[in-house]
Amino acid sequence: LLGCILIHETSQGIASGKIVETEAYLHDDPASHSFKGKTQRNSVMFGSAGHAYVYFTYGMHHCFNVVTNREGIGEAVLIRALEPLEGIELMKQRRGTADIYELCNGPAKLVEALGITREHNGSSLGRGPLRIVVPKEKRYFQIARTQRVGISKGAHLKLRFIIKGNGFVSRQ
DNA sequence: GGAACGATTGAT
DNA sequence: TCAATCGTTCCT
Repeated sequence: LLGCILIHETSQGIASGKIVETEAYLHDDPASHSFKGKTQRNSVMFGSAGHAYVYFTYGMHHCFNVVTNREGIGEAVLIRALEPLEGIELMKQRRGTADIYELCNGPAKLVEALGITREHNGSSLGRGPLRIVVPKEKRYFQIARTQRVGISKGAHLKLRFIIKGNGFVSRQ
């Protein structure tokens, strides 16, 4: 997913960005919402790959994931940061800041910047207003791997991936 | 039915 | 370092 473009088209306009930071949540991973089995909240994680898993957290934020394994296996990748491309002004408006580095440098921030809501939970990302485009050009960037952010269980696993040297990641 | 917690953010 | 804020999960 790193280097792919996440796009959301609404009546307000188009907003998009390049994915520069991700975290993997595996089926046998104690930090994953799917670890203890299927529930109403995480059911989308157990669906087929290429769909959006959007969840509400901390009483005020939403996070966006891409379901990544086949039906029946609950796995997803959390999108943690984007490098803003189209719709910068719209994103500034939605985020309430003029600092482009503060638009999409965090999982709940990019959700707000792109106008993603819980209504998108379960929607397909191949086509439609919310979609991911895979660039055809060769990828030249290097990928760095670190521990994940903000978790206690499974904290030692290095399942956070960032585009090396990119200035739009959520933290150094 | 009730309590504790959380894949965060922004202010102090 | 800490408050905001509420749905989900887990316990009784």
